[in-house]
Amino acid sequence: MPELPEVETICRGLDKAITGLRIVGVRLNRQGLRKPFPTGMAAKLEGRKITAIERRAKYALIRLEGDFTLILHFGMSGRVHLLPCQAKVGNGGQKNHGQFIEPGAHKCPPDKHDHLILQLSAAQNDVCPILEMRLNDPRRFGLCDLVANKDLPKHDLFKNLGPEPFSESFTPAYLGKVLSGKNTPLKSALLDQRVLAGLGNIYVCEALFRAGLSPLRRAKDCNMDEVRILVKSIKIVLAKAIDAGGSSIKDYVTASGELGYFQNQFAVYGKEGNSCKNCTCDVAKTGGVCRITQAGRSSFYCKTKQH
DNA sequence: CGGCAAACCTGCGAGC
DNA sequence: TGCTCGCAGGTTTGCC
Repeated sequence: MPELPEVETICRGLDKAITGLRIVGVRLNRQGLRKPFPTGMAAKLEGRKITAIERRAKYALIRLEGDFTLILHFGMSGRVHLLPCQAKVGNGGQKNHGQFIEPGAHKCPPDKHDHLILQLSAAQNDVCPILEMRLNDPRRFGLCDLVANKDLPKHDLFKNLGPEPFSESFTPAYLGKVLSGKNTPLKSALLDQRVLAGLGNIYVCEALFRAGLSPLRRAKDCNMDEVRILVKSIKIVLAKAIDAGGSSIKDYVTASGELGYFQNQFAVYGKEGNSCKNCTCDVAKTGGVCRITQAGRSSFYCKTKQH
């Protein structure tokens, strides 16, 4: 589900809500997602304070004291839900370290796809959680790993990633050079996380529309003027999507997880047969936005505006 | 090596 | 109502 803007939205919200809190209860409801959870993950998480939240590509990085990072990836259907957690634990509210407060102690019982649940406390010495963070992922294409910070750069998930779209290294010169060596369609090239980190199917379609470039164009056939426009288009589309709170996830702080707003601003994505954004084409004549399949994924584009 | 299809899963909406 | 089919925003694998 989430591409870069959605993960950025999640991370910004998480940063406000859970940075500074301490993990006082962990539950793993299954062995793993796309990959098995690392051995002993629950015990390693227990007791650690969350020091920061960052994003790399489509990964959320939950920084923990002791120089560890909890890596979350949301695959196609992953979400985070935060719920208040009223500690009603018998014993006059006393709770031991590592004790997990059972479902029913608070209002909202876990969903069957809540695979990882962290209970978080506020104060330094308080073991009673105030907040519960649930990683929910029906399709289980997501991923969760816990690694020492020193091992992060050479981690399999990160070692081959291309530059961040908003970083200084993502320049027309860089993209032009990479594309010039690729015989693949532009659409496939931009989906390749080694070329550029964070774009997914939606935002590739949207960025190509903004740039006026067809998804079918051979990557190496783009001239530098087109590459410059493409770089700018990618940055603008992503920035606008982040401003809108993403396309699919706005507020996971409620249990429901409301939608972001950007899906209302799609220029071409999902609009097969309809007019594109600010359309001046005669839809009756052109058939409107065209949908094709490339590398097994849907591409949406306007034949009139994109070449 | 590069590029593509298939596989990994579940849920949802459309159509019968 | 209930079934089947096609489709879904990601990543990895294996094949040509």
